[in-house]
Amino acid sequence: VIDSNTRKDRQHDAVREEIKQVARRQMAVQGASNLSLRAIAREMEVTAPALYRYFPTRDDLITALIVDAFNAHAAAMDEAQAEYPREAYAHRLQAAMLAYRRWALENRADFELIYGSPIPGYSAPSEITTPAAAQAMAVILDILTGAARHGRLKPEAQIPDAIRLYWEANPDMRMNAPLDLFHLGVTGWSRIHGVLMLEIFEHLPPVVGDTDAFYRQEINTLLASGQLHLEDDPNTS
Amino acid sequence: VIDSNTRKDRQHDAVREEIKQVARRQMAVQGASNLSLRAIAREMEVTAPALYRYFPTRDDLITALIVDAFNAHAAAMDEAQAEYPREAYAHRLQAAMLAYRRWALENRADFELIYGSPIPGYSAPSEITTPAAAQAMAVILDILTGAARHGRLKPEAQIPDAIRLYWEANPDMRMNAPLDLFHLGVTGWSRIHGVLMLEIFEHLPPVVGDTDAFYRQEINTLLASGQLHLEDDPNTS
DNA sequence: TGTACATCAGTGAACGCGCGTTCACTGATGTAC
DNA sequence: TGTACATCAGTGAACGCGCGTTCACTGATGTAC
Repeated sequence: VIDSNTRKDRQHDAVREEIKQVARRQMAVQGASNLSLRAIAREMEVTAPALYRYFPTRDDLITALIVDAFNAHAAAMDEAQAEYPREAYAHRLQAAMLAYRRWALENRADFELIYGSPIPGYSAPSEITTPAAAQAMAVILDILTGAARHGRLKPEAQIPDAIRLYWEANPDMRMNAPLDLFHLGVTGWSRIHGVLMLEIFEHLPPVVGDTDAFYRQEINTLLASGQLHLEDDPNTS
Repeated sequence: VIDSNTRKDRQHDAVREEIKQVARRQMAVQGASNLSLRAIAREMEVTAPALYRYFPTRDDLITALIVDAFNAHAAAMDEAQAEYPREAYAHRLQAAMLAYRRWALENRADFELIYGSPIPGYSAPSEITTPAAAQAMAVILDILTGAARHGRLKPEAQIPDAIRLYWEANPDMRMNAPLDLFHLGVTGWSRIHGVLMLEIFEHLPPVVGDTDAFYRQEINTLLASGQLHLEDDPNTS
């Protein structure tokens, strides 16, 4: 009884995954906002109503894709970071930030889905979407707090009062990081994000040519602004 | 003869403007990627084919909207900057960058049109679009070069070789600015752009609360990184 | 001042295509006795 | 081992809607003589 139930369930889940996979491939071609159930069904050689066995609505499929994308993005950052020893804070931070971009370039459609223009007519259920989105920042903040605890990090930015007040009032948003690290983390995030967005939508490449070099330089500046230097890391060989 | 010709032309141009105006209003409601000729015609109480007297194709309308948006964005920056005396370089730079965001927030649809996800199925003719896009950077670079000429600016960033090489090889891209100023300008652009993109697509507000304060702080940091201080400006009262 | 003519904005019907979702249904699979 | 039954993936037709673009046309305006 149990066996066949789980067998059926596994089959069901596998088709769900296949649908998402096809959807991702199609988004890559036609853009995220053109995601179409009928087109997915066509590619799977199945009629459109069949998909309703797996997703009650187009919006539910989109939500699933968004959550997957946030998870995969954060996972890519975490894995890249984990390749260095725990004490190599500068390298870990650099690796996480490089992975932020690498994943985006390798999964453009998914990245646009979560960080580009919202899909018209779709509105994400924020109670599902917000926690998924928070993971990337969590990876960064984890490294920053570790570095600070070991005296490796000296952030020196001024922090506006309004930011401080919001931080004090929203304990769930700060992810156990003290204000200065939190602010440094968000600053870093917005900076690499800016470069990446300009790159992905083709505004930056004609201006600087080598966007990879530009991105890496921005990471270096960021590390330096926290007095966190790659050379200070323990031997990473 | 001439009189009536120009009268007709003026009428024609006025309708063209009205079409674009309605298009902008609709983009604001439904998102830029849902721009529809039929919907515009409906709102203008006219049949859809009538619009073909004014734009040969939907894509031409989009291109016109994009060019208008780039022009208006740069104009907003330029006007804001022009409210300060020529020697108040720090204030001028700050004003231009604040206008970058203000215009975006006040004209979200237009901003998304030029800096958000591309409209599926549409591809911009870059020979028209690129010069229009370059104006914003030109405003920034003009202020930077003025400040540098008066010894007010000391950029100290390291510049990757790849960026230098591209700059040397593409004189049309650098807009008469020396490499260090050019690099500083692009860096500033990408930073404020990052904050703005995260804000506009609702990723930043839940994290920092007051995005305006965050944005201003990032501008301050930027000015400081060029040793350009508001207090050094001549009396601006 | 009055008539013939050109211009061109706008119409209405049509083409051929897309979409999400519903509904009653078939037919295979696997379960329970 | 064999039969009755439940489950549920997938079908096919339909609903009601959207879209960009074309085409032959009407009808008003203003020009030229």
